[in-house]
Amino acid sequence: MTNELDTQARALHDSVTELVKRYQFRDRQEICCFGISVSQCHTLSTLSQHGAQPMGELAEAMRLKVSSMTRVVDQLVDKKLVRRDPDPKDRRVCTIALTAKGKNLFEKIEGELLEMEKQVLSQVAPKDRANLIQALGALTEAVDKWRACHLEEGCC
Amino acid sequence: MTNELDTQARALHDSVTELVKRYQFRDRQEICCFGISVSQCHTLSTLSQHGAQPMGELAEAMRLKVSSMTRVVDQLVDKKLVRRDPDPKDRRVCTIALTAKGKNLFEKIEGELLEMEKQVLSQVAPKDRANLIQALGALTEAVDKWRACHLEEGCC
DNA sequence: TTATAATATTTGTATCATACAACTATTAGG
DNA sequence: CCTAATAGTTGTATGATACAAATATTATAA
Repeated sequence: MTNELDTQARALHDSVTELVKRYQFRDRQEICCFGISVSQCHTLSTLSQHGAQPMGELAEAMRLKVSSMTRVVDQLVDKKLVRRDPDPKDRRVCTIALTAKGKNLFEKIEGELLEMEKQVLSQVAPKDRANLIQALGALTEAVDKWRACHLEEGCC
Repeated sequence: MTNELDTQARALHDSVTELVKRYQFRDRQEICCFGISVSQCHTLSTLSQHGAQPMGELAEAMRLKVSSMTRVVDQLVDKKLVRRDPDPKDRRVCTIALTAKGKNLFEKIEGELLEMEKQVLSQVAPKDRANLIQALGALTEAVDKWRACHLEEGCC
């Protein structure tokens, strides 16, 4: 016997899976046109939102291991889109900051992505739009709450 | 002057970005516990949903190039989770099908993921759940409609 | 105060993800 | 029958991500 929660969980699972697949695909296709990779672009985005940050915090915001984060930052430094600023208080730390070039590029890409979101949103009935956005926020929040409950568990 | 659509597009962009990040992270963490990769698992999922398919169709459903799809199928064949069946009508074609082992494993993983979705959904107020699921479906549909309009354009 | 533990980051190494271009095998069309 | 189209695989390259080990620095404690 499957109850309503089971049915809804299945529907949620299917919907999210399809949605994630589409957005990953879009990002691969569109972001690459600007000469950087998806992960590189997400990093620029995180820095743009949260400001300059030490490696560890940046990794956490990106949900990556620090070692993985280092590699992405290396690529961005090569392209002069971010820089490592030494921390005068603690010489182990390096603060990662957007360069002007990085800021510019990111704004251009984000403009493009926002334009697409506008077009996607145009495909939704106007009366449903606010509701849609609200729902996405609620789901993200729910995921975070769930994660908080399961922090120390791990499945492996 | 930013109008309402601009504002909503921005909100949508931010919400989806965060949501996708969380689900990608979850998949990396959880699916790997079963000894297969995310892409491998998505392939099992697609085969489970749509049944056995030739390489080309499978690639399309997965939104991958055929060459990439071949690689993933190779990995799954090595693990005896899928098999390549020759097509008697056209010897160029190979139909990709789940093995019993693949079906079993996928059901186990899916059960685990569904359990998580249940727990996530429990974090949402019951009255909002149906609405949430409906909204996700609408967004996916909107993305598909948008993609259909832009098929031949390309940005590169 | 100095030996030890903790912290922040980088590097070595490995696997997976994905794509493009070139290639093989087979079928279809003129 | 020869040429063109199609389905799939392989060679090669780049990117994404992780774990474990190494490095450099700071904090702690006997």
